[in-house]
Parts: sequence; structure tokens; C-alpha cells
Amino acid sequence: MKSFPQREAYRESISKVIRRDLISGKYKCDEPMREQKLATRFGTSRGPVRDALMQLTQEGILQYQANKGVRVSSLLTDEERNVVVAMRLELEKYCLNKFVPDASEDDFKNISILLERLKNACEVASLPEVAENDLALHRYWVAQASPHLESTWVGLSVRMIMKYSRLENYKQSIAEHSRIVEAILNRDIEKAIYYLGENIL
Amino acid sequence: MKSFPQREAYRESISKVIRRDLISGKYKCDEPMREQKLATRFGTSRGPVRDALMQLTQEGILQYQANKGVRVSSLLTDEERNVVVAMRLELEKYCLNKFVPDASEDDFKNISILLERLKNACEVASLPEVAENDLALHRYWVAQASPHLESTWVGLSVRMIMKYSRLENYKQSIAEHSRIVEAILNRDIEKAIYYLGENIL
DNA sequence: CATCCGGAAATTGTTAACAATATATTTGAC
DNA sequence: GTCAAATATATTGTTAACAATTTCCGGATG
Repeated sequence: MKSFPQREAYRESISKVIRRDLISGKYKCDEPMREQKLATRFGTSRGPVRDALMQLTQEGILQYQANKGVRVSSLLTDEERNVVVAMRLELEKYCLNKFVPDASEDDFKNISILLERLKNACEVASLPEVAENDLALHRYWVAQASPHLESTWVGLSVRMIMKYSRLENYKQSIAEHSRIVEAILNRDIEKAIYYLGENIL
Repeated sequence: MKSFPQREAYRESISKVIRRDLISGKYKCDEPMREQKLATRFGTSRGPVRDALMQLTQEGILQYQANKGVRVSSLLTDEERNVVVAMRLELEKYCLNKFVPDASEDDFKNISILLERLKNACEVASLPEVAENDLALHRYWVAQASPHLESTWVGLSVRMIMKYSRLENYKQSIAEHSRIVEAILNRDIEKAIYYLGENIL
């Protein structure tokens, strides 16, 4: 009786790994992603790989051309990034507003765990892990507040991070997120949103 | 020497038809979409259909469950819709700001054509056609100003329309879009954005 | 030397068959 | 008759083979 990822796995787990590689700059811009190569790497056929690539394309970090496959998408311009930041902030503010009042003790516990993981990643100073845990924390309240908008949020936040990542200032990242989480635990929406605004930019 | 849709077609054209069906309410909420049924309908195998369904899932109008396929996603709540409206407006404002000053004569011609098509659809009072042409018009300046953000925009606007469509007021739709286009043709950014704000809500 | 043309190799697109899972139906015990 | 287990059907997940397209490379030609 396997419990959670009932068997979904493939599509999602492959795209997770590739996304991570992209964030950590493993692929150059415009570099083509070969299906067969990835398939052998993940020990599957091309089918699930295609699924994953398509998903990442829809998120905007890969770019698709008919009969030519997908390449690493060019980065957002500064202006585009500002727009994305504004959209993500709009979305996440709504989620915090909705999440904080209704959050259960379990939610608090989970958030604390996620924050702890982020701190650890920062200590180790591993950029991809920091990115992953940073997003995982934010994602928690987004998913709780609005499953409808979760995939929209993923697209925005991943592209934000790809552009230039403030994440490299690990100390600051810890401080910022600690403040946000603390405000949430106190059910202080105002403060939580204020600190969120300082974090997302 | 086939010119444009080099052969891409399948994935994109299938999703276009299904999207249209969804907008026009052909499927009930939560109704499952069967791959084989769609495949025979479109005269292909399940592969391309799966691609299309996945794309629509990423856009948020379909919902995926492992080993159970996709169903029509439940509608946004009023609050969620407001957030989506704000995000789309943010995005489209940026695009107009960028598009209007640089627009060429060809752009003006294309926009005029798209507006004309929208008017015709409104005359005929065919909701799915109005929706399609409405989106096509807006999409034009989004695509011109920021190809990077086009897919993000599609996701937002389609879900906006699915919720409740003001489109049914055909007269008003014509008036609103005529004002926007006129402002664009005069390169009057301020006005264009102002009227855009009256249209997207 | 540049360039254009073909063929070979690599890559993506599509399909049908098979495997795994979920759903519906029947069967049997009580 | 009801419920639960067993079976059958339907549906999704994966794979490998094949088709179509692009890319690469060498050679003929000017």
C-alpha cells in the first residue's frame, strides 16, 4: 500500500531534477536539451522525458521549436523581471492573507521544518539546495491557500530565480525568511506581508 | 516549402480546440477527459492528445491526477479571480507601454484586422468566437512586447474568461476594444492603459 | 575558395502494443 | 438482500519501433 506519490513520480520527478539543473546553471543559455540523452540518464524512455520538458516549457524556462526540440530559454530582461516580481508578490500576498488566519498547528510545524531545512542549506552554502528550499517554503503557503494558483506561482518564481539570484547572500536569506515565518507564527499578517515584500524583489 | 506552422500543428491545434470547447462550456466541471475518445475525434493516437491535455493542465484549466487522467478544473473563487485580474493587468500594462511606442504600420494594420474580426464575432453573438477573438487581440501586443511572458499571459487570461465572462455583453465589448485600439493607433499610451483597465476586470 | 547539392546521421514526431492502475461487475458467503 | 472478495473491463503509463524532419558532412561545380 504505497502511500503518497502513488506512482506519478516520473513526469514530476524528472522535471524537478532538470529544473534544479537549470537553476544551478548546469546548462548554457540556448543549449538544446536532447531527449534521448536525458532518457538514458533517467533510465526511462523518451516519453516521460518529453512530458517533463513540455512542462518546463510551459513554465517558461525552456523554449520549444517544432521539430527542433527545446532549448534553454533566454533570461528575462530587467523590465520583464520587474513585472514578474510584481505579479508574484500580488499572488503571494493574497496567499498569506488567506493562509495566516486559518493555519493549523500542523501548518506551523511544517513551516518551521521547511525554514530549518532552508537554514541548513544556507549553512552548507549550496546554491541549488538553497533555491529549492527557498521555493519549497514559499510554496507551502501558496499551495495551502490556493491550489488553483500553485502552478502559476511556480512559473513566476522559478523564472525570477533564474534571472539573478539574490539567494547567494545566504545570511540575508536566513534573516529574511526567519522574520517572515516568525510573523506567520504570531499570526501577524501585516508584518508577514511586509517582510515578504522585502524578500521578493 | 510549407511556410509557417512547419508541422507543429498537432499539439497546439488540438489544445486550441479543446480550450475553445472548455471556454464555451462544452464540458461540465469535474468531467474527466478521456484520451482515447479525444484521439479518435482528432484522428490521431493518444500521444499528441496527452501533450495537449498536459499543456492545458499547466495553464490551469484542467486538473491532473496520477493514473486517473485529467478533469475539468473547478473554477476560481471570486477572490482568486481578482488576483488573476490584477496580475494580468500588471502584465498587459507593461506590454502596452512597450508596444505602443515601437509599433510599426504593419502592427497597426494587424491590430485593426483583429479588432474587425472581434466586431464581426460580436455581431454574430457567438460566445466562443468572441472569446477567441478577444484573446487574440490582446495576445497580439503581449506577443509583440514580450514573447517571454506570452504563455504566462495565456494561462491568466483563459482562466479569467472561464470564470464569468463579461464577454456576453457584446456591445460593450466592441466599445471597450475600439477605444483601446484607437488610443494605440494614436500612440496615446495613457489612454490605452486607462481603457485597458476598464476592459480587464 | 565559396557554394550549392545530395546523402548520411541525428533528432524529433507519431503510433501501436504492452504494463500498471483504477473502475465496474459479478460472484459467493452469510 | 448485503457486503466483500474476485473477476472483468476500461483507462492511464510506458515502451520500442517507425516516420518525418532537421542537421551535418563531403564532394561536385563554378
